[in-house]
Amino acid sequence: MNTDIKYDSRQKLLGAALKVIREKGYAAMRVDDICAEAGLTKGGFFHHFKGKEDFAVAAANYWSEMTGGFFASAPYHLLPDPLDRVLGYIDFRKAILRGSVPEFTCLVGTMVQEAHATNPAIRDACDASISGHAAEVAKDIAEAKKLYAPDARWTAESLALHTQAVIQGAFILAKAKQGPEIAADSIDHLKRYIELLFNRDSTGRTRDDHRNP
Amino acid sequence: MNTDIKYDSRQKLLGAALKVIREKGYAAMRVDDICAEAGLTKGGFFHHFKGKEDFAVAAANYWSEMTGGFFASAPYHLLPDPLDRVLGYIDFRKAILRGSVPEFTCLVGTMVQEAHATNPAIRDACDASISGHAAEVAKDIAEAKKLYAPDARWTAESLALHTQAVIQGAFILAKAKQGPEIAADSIDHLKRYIELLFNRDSTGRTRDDHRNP
DNA sequence: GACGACATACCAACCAGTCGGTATGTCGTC
DNA sequence: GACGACATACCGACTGGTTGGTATGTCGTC
Repeated sequence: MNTDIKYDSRQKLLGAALKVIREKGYAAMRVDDICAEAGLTKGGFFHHFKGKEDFAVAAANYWSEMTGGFFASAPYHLLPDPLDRVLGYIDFRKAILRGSVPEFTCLVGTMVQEAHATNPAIRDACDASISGHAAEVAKDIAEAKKLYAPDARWTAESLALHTQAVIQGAFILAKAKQGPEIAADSIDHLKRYIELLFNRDSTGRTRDDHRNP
Repeated sequence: MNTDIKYDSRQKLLGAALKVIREKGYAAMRVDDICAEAGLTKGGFFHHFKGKEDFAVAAANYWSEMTGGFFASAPYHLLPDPLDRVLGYIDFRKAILRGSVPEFTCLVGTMVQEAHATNPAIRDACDASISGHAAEVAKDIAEAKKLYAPDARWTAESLALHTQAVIQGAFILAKAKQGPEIAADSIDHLKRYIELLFNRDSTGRTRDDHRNP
């Protein structure tokens, strides 16, 4: 694999996207902003990308790769019990609510809000990113469901997507209120929900009381 | 009170905002789009609003008024039990997921995503709208909490804001997937969470099993 | 020279906002 | 009621700065 990159301009441009799009969204993002952030000029930008939209699609894919790697190396994966892994994922989500609001919020969740009706390529790239991540979370949920709530009426996929809805919504509230506290509260509610769903109390013990949420 | 409006241009412009902003967001919304939708020209627009930003702030306030009235007249308010009213609100939320995606999603949730870092006036207007609505929901939650979960560790305000996070996040997923089904699923999860929180099973009976989620 | 990776200069379309103008409404005076 | 002065509502042409994109130039490598 050719990873010996002599020129890293493309990476710089995509890295710039992570910052600029989360600050301003897609429409307000200017190619000049990206170039300034990357320390390049438009010539370099248009050498690598056909246009602004093409760049945004590539940025969504880049975001997906970066965050995919980040989550794949998170320590909760080492837990043997699948439910512990799910709850570990939620705790991890809460733990990474750090820095300024643009730093902890989601590039694809931001972009899909504005581009959903007017730019199908961007929307689809964002959907792929969100759905791909949810599918990863769904794996542990499915295992936990099999062990602890085999007869529950909800599906692992549905719950996984719900976690993403909560997290994306929490980011909106964090943006409105300019800080992570409100988002952390919502993630606490999500964790409590999952504990209740699996009949696990705060001591970590999973109780059996015959309820089927 | 002088409600005999001879000219309704301002209303038309604000009504146009409800459509255009939900389709394209703030930055991509052009003054010309609004004028076209309202059947007026820029002269008329700039007569009523100082500029694009001023208009967006007014649109957020208008959205807040309109939806405030809409929710105030919803039938779940007639239920005597506060917990029934909370669950009725959730059911109502699910029931109004109709029409095209821009038609059932939120103007202020959309706008705050892009404007949060770059436009404080718009952000604050959006925050006021979201928070004001959550405060209305929190009233019934507080009553229900007092009756059914007085010792719970979460606050009514926190749960109310969580409902908004879920709903906003559900809209993001609906935009990504271009339909209401995914949002309805997430709202089902929210309802289940609230039922679990208040120890209410699906038959409508609130059980007492000494748990304090 | 060919090519890739950029930089710089330039372009044309775009778009928020301006401004002179017309149309309509209001009010006081006769 | 007629009239003039003034205010309000709106129109449409226009402006000028901006922005995505194109054309051309430069440089290093082979």
